[in-house]
Amino acid sequence: MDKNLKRMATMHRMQVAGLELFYEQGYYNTSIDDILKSLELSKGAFYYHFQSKEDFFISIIQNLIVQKVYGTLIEPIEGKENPLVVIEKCLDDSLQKAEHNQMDYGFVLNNFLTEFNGRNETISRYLRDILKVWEVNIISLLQKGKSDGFVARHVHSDAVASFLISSYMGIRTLMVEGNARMLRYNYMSQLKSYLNSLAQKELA
Amino acid sequence: MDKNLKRMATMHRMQVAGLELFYEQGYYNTSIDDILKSLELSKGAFYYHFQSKEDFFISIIQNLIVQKVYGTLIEPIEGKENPLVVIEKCLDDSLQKAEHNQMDYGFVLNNFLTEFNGRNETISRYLRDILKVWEVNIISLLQKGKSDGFVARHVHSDAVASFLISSYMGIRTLMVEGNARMLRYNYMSQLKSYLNSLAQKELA
DNA sequence: AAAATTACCGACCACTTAGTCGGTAAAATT
DNA sequence: AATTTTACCGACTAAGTGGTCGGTAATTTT
Repeated sequence: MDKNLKRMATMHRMQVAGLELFYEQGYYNTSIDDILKSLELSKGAFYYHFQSKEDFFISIIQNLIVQKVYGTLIEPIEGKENPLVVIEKCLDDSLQKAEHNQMDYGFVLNNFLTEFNGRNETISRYLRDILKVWEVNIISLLQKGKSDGFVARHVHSDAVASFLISSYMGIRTLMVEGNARMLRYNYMSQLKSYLNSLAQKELA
Repeated sequence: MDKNLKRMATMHRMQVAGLELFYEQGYYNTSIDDILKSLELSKGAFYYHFQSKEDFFISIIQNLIVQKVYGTLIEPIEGKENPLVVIEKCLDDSLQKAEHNQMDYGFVLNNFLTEFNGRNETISRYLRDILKVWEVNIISLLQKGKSDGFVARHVHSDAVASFLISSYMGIRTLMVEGNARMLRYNYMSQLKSYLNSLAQKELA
């Protein structure tokens, strides 16, 4: 436990620097030397802690990306409140964070999913699994929303989840090419009206 | 004109093979030698026709990608009919084509936009321009749809266009990871209900 | 027929890549 | 104090990478 502290610290430093550069420049376009240079560490240190570049990236997924997605998109929507309201707020918060982040290269998961698709099945699977957890979470939230009288009974939760995830991934891609503020505003206006159409209408 | 025929033919062969490999493996992950190998041509031939790898890719954008996007997403929605109906059919057709294409690596424009974002501003600009044309086209179509009584007056065309493009790019990314049929079905069901909410309701 | 141009070949160059490996100083264990 | 383990160094390798360049056969132009 204790003796692993230095090991863990160094590995973590590498992972953080690695994610930053991979996110910024892409995985295939970033060399291990690039990462090492930014840390003033050597090849030896890298291959002492990780078996390969792929192994390294997988550890980044498991240690950093999973947490990031959980913290931003999954945990914030858990709860007993009106799922439509909670989802709307969660997505808006996330877009707002992206908007004010000058180093925004898009939705991490979306970027890597695109980069590895058809090129590295192992990594793709890890990424897809995270997306799947998000999806399942939204679906069960919507289902509970029906029981609680927030969501209309006729709503097809699976389809709504796919639609929400799609639109979010897409708008995050669009936002990186400037005009993020306007895009977020526009997106949220449409999302709001879409979500509203899913609501259980109160009987007068 | 005539003497350029062979030149044009060879260049076109290279561009077609290049797009296929770049689309499949990514730009940075595909070497010029990869492309040449598949054509049984040499380095000499390549650099006789193109100045650099970047110049080559730009020519691919201008000669192939532009046409592809135009043919699939822009031309099919031009006309005088109900824009909401036309857009729905166009996107469905496009998804259907993707669904039945076993070599589908996602929406070309989206993939390259993601790959080049923050890494090559020149190429990014070319890609963004194509997206912009698509967007402008949707917007003007919706505006005309208002005059023609198909689209409700209160609809914010800009926002709708962004929302449509976002959701389409997103669903295309999701579709490459299997289950394309179900995803298309789900997506279209939600898109339909969203588009329906934009329609000018007939007065009874 | 001679000269020039076109379209291509492939060896070569400087550089980068992921990954290997023998070494080593410091710390932990015995 | 002796031994072993930990965490790291950095030179090295083999396989690419984008790009250059001298050459050449076939075609066109003169």
